[in-house]
Amino acid sequence: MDAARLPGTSGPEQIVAHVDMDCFYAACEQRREPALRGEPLVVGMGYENGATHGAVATASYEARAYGVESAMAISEALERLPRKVDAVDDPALDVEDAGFYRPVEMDFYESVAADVRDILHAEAAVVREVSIDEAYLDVTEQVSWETVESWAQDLKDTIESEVGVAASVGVAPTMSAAKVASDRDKPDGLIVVEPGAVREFFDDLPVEDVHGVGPVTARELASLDIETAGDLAAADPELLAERFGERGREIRRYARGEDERSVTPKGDPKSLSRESAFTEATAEMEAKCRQVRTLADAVADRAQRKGARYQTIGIKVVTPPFDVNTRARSLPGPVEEPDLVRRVALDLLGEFDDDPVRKVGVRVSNLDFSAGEQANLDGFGGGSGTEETTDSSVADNSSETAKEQDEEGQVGLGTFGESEAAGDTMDEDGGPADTHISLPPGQTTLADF
DNA sequence: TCTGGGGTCCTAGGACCC
DNA sequence: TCTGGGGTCCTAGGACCC
Repeated sequence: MDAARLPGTSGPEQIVAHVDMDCFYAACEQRREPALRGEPLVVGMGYENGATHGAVATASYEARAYGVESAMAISEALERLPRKVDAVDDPALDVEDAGFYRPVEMDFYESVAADVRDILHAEAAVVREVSIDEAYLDVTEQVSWETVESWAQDLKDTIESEVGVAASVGVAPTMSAAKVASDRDKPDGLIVVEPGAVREFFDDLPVEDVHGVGPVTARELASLDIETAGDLAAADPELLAERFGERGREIRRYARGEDERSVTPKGDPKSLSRESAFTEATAEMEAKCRQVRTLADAVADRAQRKGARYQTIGIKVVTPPFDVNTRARSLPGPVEEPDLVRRVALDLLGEFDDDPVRKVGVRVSNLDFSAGEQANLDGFGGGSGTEETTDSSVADNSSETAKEQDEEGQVGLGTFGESEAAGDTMDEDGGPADTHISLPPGQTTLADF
């Protein structure tokens, strides 16, 4: 602890490092296929070899030189950068100006990321993972501003030599400044912004570089003649609050280098979801249902492996041109029931019966991890077997009961929504008796809710 | 422009409770 | 009793991030 802090300084002073892997998916591909190093390389999501659908997840710097950008449609990327294999056969194309395309292979990237993570945790006391290729480290206790640069260089070297991928690192007294710093010198960058230099560091940056400013906000800021972070820092906070709500004040604070957040490890997720797009929009209910069933099962499976019970089940339906619709339904209490995820998701999908749909998703939220410990082991042979036996028998009963009721007369699904409106009457009614079946083993009565 | 998939947080309105 | 206010939960949508 350093006692020599100026009074009034915002927040506890930290030394934050932001580690950002360079073109991570592409770097992973290049690691296992060294011939791809130094080549224009595009990794596509929803892309299959030889196909034209999907979007760019990551492009190597060599591919970016051709104008290929993240999130761009593969079809457009192909216009700017043809496939090498196609160029060989096509006299109209120049093999020199062509590149390589690979589909995303998430499991592999996860395994590489896990190796990087191990290094980060070995090198820093506090680590917050933001995504597969990005993390904040709090190194306040282990380095000083004098030594942090060589520490960061060592970290980069270790990742490079042990995992074989490159990282850029930004160091600053706040998370938002560290984040911007890691981005300024990519690839293979290292920038240290010392406490006194944060405001100056932000000054000339375009406003989009400020964390929390996306395209929509940037456009609206531009209409107010706010184009750089410096402009934003100097803007009237009341005006910003009026236009953007609390977020307005927040982005202004970030632009001023003021950021009270401290680096904390990531907690449990708030929601789990899976979605997937159709190759082209379809109105066929059969296709939509099949997709939703698959996604529902995948989500339920993931929730189970993470030991998460869920109280809310929802869907997302994207209709042309790009309208995002969400529907959700909450249950009286958290459950772990794959069958219910399916049925609720399908029921919600019913509203979009005749609509053409380009993409569907299933989500569970309102998660509860309190009963998760045994579930993580995922086995029935463990010492605490009684709990698990109860667990599975309840689940079995419930799906049977649910099926019966479905056949008898559709008591099931709609009643959840109504049961909320009905409030306490639900208990006396006995109507939505099937809600009882979906209660977790720990919960014996609806009165708890 | 016709874009993938995984998330987070905020806001606004409605229903309901006290 | 029709009048005020506060609080919570739920749903839907929007913006943003990687």
